[in-house]
Amino acid sequence: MFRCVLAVAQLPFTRFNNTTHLWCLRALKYSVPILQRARGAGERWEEEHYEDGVKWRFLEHKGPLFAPEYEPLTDNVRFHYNGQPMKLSANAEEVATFFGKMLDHEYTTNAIFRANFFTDWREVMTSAERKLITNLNKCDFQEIHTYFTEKTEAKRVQSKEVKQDLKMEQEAIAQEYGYCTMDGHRERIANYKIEPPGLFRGRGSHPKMGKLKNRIQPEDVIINCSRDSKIPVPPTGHNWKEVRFDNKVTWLASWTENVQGAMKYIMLNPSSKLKGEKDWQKFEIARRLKGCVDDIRAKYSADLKSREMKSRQRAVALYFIDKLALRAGNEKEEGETADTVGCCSLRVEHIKLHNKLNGQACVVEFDFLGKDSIRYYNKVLVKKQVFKNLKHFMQNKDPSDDVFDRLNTHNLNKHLQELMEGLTAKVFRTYNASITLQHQLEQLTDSEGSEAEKLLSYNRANRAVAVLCNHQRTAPKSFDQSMKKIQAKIEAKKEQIDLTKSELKSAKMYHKVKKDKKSKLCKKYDVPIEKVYNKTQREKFAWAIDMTEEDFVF
DNA sequence: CCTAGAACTTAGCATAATGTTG
DNA sequence: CAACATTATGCTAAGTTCTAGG
Repeated sequence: MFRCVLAVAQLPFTRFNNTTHLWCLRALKYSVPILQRARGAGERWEEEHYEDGVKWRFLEHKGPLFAPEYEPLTDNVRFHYNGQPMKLSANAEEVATFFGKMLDHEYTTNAIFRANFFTDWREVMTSAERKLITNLNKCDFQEIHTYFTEKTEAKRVQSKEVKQDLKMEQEAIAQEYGYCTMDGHRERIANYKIEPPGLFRGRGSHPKMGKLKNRIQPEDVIINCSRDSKIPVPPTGHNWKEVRFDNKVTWLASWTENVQGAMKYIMLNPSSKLKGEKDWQKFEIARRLKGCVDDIRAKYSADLKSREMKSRQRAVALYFIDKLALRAGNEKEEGETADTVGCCSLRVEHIKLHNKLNGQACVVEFDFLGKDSIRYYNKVLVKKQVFKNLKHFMQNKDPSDDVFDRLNTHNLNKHLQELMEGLTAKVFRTYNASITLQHQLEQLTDSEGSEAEKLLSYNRANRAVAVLCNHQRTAPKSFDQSMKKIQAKIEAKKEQIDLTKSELKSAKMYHKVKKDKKSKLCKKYDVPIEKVYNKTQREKFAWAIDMTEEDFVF
């Protein structure tokens, strides 16, 4: 801990401010008890935990913060239908503003988005409005759009003092609603604000995009807290849907969202003891996998030749999950969500088999949309037996048929549980990401190198993990332009190669890769922690930072 | 068993905050 | 200091896994 504080203080170009102090205090508060427990003679920290699924003994909070009420537009901001200005009823107007605000977003040109929006919008209209407004193409939201754009701009240019005051107000609200008391600790709540109404922004080609997300009322919300705590008071004139006292769950409040019918929860911040310990446990499971992964690999390699179809399918799936860090791939209800897949749900159309490709034998070409409709494209050299099996699984099937027709995530995970306690498909992602990072760091880092060089190594290692996990984000529209600028910079700075190297890398990193954050190895390589993690990440990994000795290996 | 729904983690996009430059 | 670039944080969608109940 103290070594860590010193590292922060020594740094050039870093402000050692209140935030940093707060972070250190929090780290002390949470990580030291964990540390002591973890190091107790033969004592496992889980044993300190409450019995049998109990998550807490005492929980008190204020209840969630509701979205501000809708403020009707003034008469000078007009909606036009078919060229004619028209005053909408309050409900219809509110929903119109949701669309109007988004006018410069691509969503509003999407046919599905438009159709869903229009259907839901018409439902909140008065019958007179519904009768008149029958074609979205005749709707003109431009004044609404301009109004909100100007409002944002006005906010942007207001004086420092006004901004400061507003910030203070927000902070006061956060102090009141943003924290709870759990077992004697004041803990930050991750999402104390109830999601405001709006238009559903599904990713990829989501069949429900544009649908109206309803305004949540206290009557929709279930509160969870201690029986002996100060029970949250609903807003005046309202009641909670229910108040329950369930200490076997971690959430403080929940409601059912209307677009997908899914539950939404209010839970604690990652910096909390509850979440932090769970996260810790996740890495412990991954480390246990490290100890037996060779056996597990041997087992599924043997299963590749099993007479039983189910075992062979499972073996191939595990091979992919392990080698390529694919997600498990639950089955999804058709038409309810974007069509995305993971390992178990791969279809014949997602895989191409190449007996020979560029001089290599047994190449599998993957092309599918994974989580968040992010494309996974990869050509992989596989074991002969894997290739043979795949060929067999895919024989006489239609493109839309499942490759692994005898397999699902449930029976896969059940099998994994038998191989190692706590093992599930996602543990392989954690394990492979961690081990990749460590190996890359070992390979890339020269302990004699400068700080900049070490940072570069770290970023490269991180990049390798991002590639493994297929973490990416869509390139901003200005990508080409900024890339050109970067190129120009490189030319200009060719003289000072050392400096430029790291700059280029970080510039490229920004565009290509979203950082993965699971390293605990900064201390080991003597890299200042805040060059690598931002405040949020440091808070979340306070425990990990603290635990990391110089000789720490994953 | 099996399955639907509940609970909890992971992840990309939006936006706010901060830094840089002309 | 405005305009642009980059980073940090907020938000919530989209996954995985667990669990309860038939």
